[in-house]
Amino acid sequence: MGRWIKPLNNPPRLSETDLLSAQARIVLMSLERRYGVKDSLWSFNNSEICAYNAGNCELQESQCSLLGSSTKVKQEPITPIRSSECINNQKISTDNHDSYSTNAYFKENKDYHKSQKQVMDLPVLAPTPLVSVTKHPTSAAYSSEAHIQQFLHQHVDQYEKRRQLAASDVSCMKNLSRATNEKSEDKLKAKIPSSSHNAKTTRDDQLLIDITSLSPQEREIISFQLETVGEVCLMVVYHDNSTSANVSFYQLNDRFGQSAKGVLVYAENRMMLFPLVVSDPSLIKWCRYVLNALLCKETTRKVVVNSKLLVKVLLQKLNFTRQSEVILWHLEDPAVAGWLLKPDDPPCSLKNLRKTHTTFCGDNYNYDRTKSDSKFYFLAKESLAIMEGQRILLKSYSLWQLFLHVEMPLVPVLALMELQPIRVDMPMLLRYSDMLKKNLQKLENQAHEMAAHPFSINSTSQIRQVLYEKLGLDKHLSGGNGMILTTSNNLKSTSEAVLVQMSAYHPLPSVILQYRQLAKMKSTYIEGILELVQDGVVYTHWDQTAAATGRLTSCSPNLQAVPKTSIVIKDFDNSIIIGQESSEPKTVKICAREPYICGENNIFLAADFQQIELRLLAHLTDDITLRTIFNSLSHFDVFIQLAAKWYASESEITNLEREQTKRVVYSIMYGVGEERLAKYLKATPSTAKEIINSFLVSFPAIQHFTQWCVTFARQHGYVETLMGRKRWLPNITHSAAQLRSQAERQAVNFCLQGSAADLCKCTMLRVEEALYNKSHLRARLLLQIHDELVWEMPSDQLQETCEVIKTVMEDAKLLCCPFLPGLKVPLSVHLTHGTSWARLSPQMLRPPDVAAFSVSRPCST
DNA sequence: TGGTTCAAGATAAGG
DNA sequence: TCCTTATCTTGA
Repeated sequence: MGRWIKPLNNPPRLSETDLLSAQARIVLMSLERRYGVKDSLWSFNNSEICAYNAGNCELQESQCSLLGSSTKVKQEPITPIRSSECINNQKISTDNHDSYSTNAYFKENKDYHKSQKQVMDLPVLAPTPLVSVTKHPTSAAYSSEAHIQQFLHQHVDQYEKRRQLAASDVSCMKNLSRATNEKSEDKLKAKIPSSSHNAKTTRDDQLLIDITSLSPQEREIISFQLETVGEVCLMVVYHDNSTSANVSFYQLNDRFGQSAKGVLVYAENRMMLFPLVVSDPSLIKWCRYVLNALLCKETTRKVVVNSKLLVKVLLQKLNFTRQSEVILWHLEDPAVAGWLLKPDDPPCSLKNLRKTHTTFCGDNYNYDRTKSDSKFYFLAKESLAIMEGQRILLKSYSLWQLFLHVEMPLVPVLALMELQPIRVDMPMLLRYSDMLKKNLQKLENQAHEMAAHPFSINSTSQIRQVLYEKLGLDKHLSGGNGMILTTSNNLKSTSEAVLVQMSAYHPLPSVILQYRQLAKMKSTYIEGILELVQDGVVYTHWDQTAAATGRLTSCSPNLQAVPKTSIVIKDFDNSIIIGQESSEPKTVKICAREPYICGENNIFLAADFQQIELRLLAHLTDDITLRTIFNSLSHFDVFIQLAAKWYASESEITNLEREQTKRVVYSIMYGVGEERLAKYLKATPSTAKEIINSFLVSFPAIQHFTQWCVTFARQHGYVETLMGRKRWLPNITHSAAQLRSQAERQAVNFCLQGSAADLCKCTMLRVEEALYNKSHLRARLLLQIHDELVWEMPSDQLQETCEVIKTVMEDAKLLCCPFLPGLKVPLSVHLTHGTSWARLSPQMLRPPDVAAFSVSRPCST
């Protein structure tokens, strides 16, 4: 597999027939993909094409005609390969645990035994095979052949699409080949080193082939060669000869802005530099075609460190007209793999990965660091070696499917999201900033008056002095609940909870609270955004590998944390707003989401999963009461239903009872203490305890579930989600009760939050696929806020897009594929739309059946 | 003395 | 001694 084809070592004279063979090859390769046949070898001999090991693939008349009339096809079936044996050319392991290969790997890795810290260098291998615990619903051992077949079937459309794409580009290649220059062959011979050369000769100056220096025909040979290669490594090369592969993973966002020189493709001891900035449009077109073909090709492993960056650079520099094509790119990123293997302490650079995930070492590092091409060479070699080691680990921990079918396909989706401009209303931001500034000044002056002297209101230590030493407000607190202390220094806390309590005795705490609220709003959500706005738009960044639970995070700016609710400023002095005539004080509202607006003729659409973690709890615990609530067709508020069950009352549930139920449910789900719950509910700890107990009696499966999570974690050292994501919790058996119980809560939390994260990531993939398949729809995914997705689209496509999105998002079977057959409870999605992020109103779908909508439906949540 | 870096505390989000 | 994040400010 992956050998360079024969003509390379001794390049023959290229004839028209050879080039036709190249076109034929594209068609045959696509057939290979179509039928899921792997390891096919094709040989070219003048006008004859031989296909070995082509299995049961049959050439249709129409496909033969594409090969050219002078081409004969000889088919020699050897062993048919069942398509179920491979997805993306990876055999799916039905064993959950390959102990031999893992242990063999660990024996070679000296770092393995220093793993007793809170954050281990390498996960501890489960003492027993996972199979023994697959009875529990969180197990991701679902991979029956029938199911994989179904998965393949659903993706046949995509293969078909790609086939057509390849065929349409044959004509483009044909035109290029006309420009053949016979003299170029000798030049090529000199430029392209032979694959039989050993490592020593590959370090010479010819190691790197610059695509711009090649003739069109020579380029054809390159593209020809890339078709057969089994494994490549790609990286972005910048003008200063640094690469995207060896920067610290934290610097990635900075790197993107720098000028990229080209994309380096390493394959079988050779490297090619594809230019990104050239004046020749046909060369750019050619690069786009060849790289796209390579990245779509499922039989080639594409190892890319920091893959999102590469996808972004390619998208921008090569002008992909059909941008969403990139959702078909399937890469392998050692940085993402490293995070899946060590979610609590992910590797922060390639150097870091090198230590734990590879045996590639020794004299390989003795290269000439002053020569950039030998640096590229070893970076690529190293990336491939690291990925190889990680592949073994991922498979032995049953993380491979998650990596292959969720995390890596998500990379292009995130790259697209990062390139989407989000429009902001600059004048509104400036107006808000001004309003907040004036009001903050007013509050600060008030605080100074109350303290009888000026102090820095932002400083916690100075607030501590004023409140406790000067005003002595802590004496009111020492009675019942005792003083809350800060976590590390045991200082008296000035947190919100404490200030709220003290506000009953003195006006200063509430002024401080109000100041903090406005200050946070101003610095983070107004001025913080203003700094990042360019040309009226803002771009956010998505980090796939930041959260141990598998959630996505957003930064610079963090749009996941923009407050939903607006803050109210009472007695606001209107005269300070520029252009306002009235000087009457009044109440104003500031909503941080208000300045995010959509483009002209566009509209935002938000799709929100309803109570996703609660539904997952129902699925995972298999609790009959919870399942009945979610499965019933009634659209009544779920918390009211829960409260009704809990209080065992037929009468109407009050709002207070509903709120209590909601709090109790989430608190108990995540293992809250009695005292904390008592504070939430403003009740005594003993009452809180009663509430917890009575809830657990009503829903015994929940307690069973939390206990199960803890037991599982103790037995195996880790817990896992719906789709097999794992988190190692070494403290679960710690002798210190505090650390142990923290790990226990983390175990429960991870099972639910992590499963929800899995499901939301799959949702993004399936929705983007569905939208891609309806090519006339122009919805662009802008945001993911854990359980909510936000798109921007032309207003006239709202209805149709809503239907597509809702259908996909409520199809649990599709979302869970190929990990599990579906969920035991239905998923419910709430759609809203509007022209500002702050004001989104419910979207009513066209009623499929009028009768179904004639029943009045109370609103949920 | 002025600038940088880092940890801690507080507060926003999501469930 | 609910969990998971990002960001900002202070103060050493």
